Amino acid sequence: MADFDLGSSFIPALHKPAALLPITKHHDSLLYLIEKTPVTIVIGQTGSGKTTQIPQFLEHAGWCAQGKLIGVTQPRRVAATTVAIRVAEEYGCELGKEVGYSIRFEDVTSAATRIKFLTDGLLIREALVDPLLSRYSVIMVDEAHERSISTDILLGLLKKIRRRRPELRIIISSATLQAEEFLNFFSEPSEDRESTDDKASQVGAIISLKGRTYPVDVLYLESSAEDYVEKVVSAVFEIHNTEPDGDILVFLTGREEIDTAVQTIAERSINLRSGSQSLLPLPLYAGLTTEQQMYVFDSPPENTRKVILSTNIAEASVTIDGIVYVIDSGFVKLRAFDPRTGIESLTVTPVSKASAAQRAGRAGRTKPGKCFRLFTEDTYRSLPDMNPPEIQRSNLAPFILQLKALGIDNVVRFEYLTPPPAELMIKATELLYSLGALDEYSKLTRPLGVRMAELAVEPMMAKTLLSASSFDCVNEILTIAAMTSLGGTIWVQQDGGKKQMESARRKFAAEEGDQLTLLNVYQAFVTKGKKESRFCHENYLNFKALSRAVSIRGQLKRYLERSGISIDDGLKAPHEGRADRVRRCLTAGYFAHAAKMQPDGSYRNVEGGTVLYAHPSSLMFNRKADWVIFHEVMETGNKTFIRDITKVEKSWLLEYSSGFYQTKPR
DNA sequence: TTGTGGTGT
Repeated sequence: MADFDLGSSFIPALHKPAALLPITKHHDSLLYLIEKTPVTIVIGQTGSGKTTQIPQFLEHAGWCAQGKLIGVTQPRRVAATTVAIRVAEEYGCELGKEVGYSIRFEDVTSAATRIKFLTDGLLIREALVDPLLSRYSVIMVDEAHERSISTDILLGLLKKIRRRRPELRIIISSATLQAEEFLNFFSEPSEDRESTDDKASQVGAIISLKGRTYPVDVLYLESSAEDYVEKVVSAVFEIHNTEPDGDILVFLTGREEIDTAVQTIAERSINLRSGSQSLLPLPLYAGLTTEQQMYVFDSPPENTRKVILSTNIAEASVTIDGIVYVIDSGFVKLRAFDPRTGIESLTVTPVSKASAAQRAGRAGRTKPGKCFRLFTEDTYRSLPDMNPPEIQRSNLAPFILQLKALGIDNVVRFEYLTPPPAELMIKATELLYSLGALDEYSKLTRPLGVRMAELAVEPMMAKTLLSASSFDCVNEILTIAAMTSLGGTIWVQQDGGKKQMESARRKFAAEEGDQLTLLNVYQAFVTKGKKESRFCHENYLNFKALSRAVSIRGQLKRYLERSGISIDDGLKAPHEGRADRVRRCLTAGYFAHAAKMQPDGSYRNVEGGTVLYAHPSSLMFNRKADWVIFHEVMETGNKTFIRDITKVEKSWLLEYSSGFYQTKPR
């Protein structure tokens, strides 16, 4: 051992020195490529250090001269914050100084910031104010291979911006499979570009960085399994009885499957030989509260093997250490959107090869691992390379509105990495037209369309909000908008207390429907509940979700005030007739989501072709109504459910839909 | 009789 001079001050290293990361030996070639070529595609495996090191390399190399920023986008908020924290530590600054992050509701940056981590959705928003993103000298789009809608839209914008700002440097982090596709996208000369002589080789380059992971053995079934949940359970016990120490991560498709599997494993593990290691099955899905999710990170009691049964959340969003075995059911639930009916669906689908590889990789993070695929090798070969990107299977109305607000009038000719099907574009445009956000030339209207684009809620809710002052219910609609935008996360079930949750929910019920019930919940939370978590616990409410509603409401309110809409704070508007005004106002935004109850208790949409059912989580489940409007429609299994339902009058539908219904052919 | 995962000046 070397003799250190203990007289000088040594600071213990908080992190593994960057010199040990595989990326260090690429330092020079990376900087050279980025200097020479406008677009660099980085294939960086897990543990390569690309996200933390590349921005620091660039900063040291002088890319932040003249106050310019290095922007690094992430598809998820947590990633933006956690990476920023790490890089600030490595850089040796306080978070928010030279290294910071910005996500909705949290801007931890300052005039000193040089490296900024942010969500890709937020960077698109920044383009509304600064269309050429001129504050940035470099933009790195991380996890681009995940192909979220925001990432895809951002890539299209960057291609456009690059034409006006040749000095801008773009770095795309990708998986191997898609690197060429990204490069080709940026290399193609744009149609309206005059010079055709720029060669692909000058536009971009691909560089591959080795990761630091361990090998994973992949094993297949000899013949296909009938019931993969049952097969999961038997595979867990097989591993437990025959394989050495190490935790197990299982991929299933949803809450119901996971709860069943957890219960079955718990029951059967009672029969394990006494004295042998025991099994601890733990669920993991987004519907759990944060506290419930934290159990998967705790180290198990002595002599216990953890089995984590998870949805896709563990594929990319949540990383758990100590996993040595992965069991892959081979399925995932995917969202799709039918442009003909406007109905979203959630369907169990075979995974792609890319997903299967990502899942397997979760076994090799700390030591060599094994991945058990519950399908045959032949089935594997028949899987698609990747699932269709989100932009091809989503309701595009919010994104078309955003593009229009960014000054992209011709959204059909916008350069998409993968163009969405024409029917999706038409459906979205029709909806925006019927809401008055677009005129007959498909131009954004002023001020309505412009204001709708700036509100961070879906178009139908944006229209409702902007109509609220004429119905004298801005306060109420602000709350309803914030609450519905949370999705179905408001209620939580504690320790099997399903009945108690139901009765807690009834306490807030409004007979007019779910939106007014949500209003009651929020008002109770901020007044009686004093915005405290105790109140939530007593009432089976999700504290995190309600706190978020408070933030969203505040943001929406600030926006309305900025655009000159007066908000009375509930003092001026009479309580009398309040529910009526709210229902009328909701009709003005949601007339396209109207349905009529049939004698058998199901609903039909206006055209009459689609059978809809009130979702069991709705107050209107098993209740009588005539006409209703709803926030959301989704098909799961073989039933189509509507959620967040409010009773309305037929005459209102005609009155507030500005011709939407009269002009429809009967 | 029930929601995969994300995101928004």
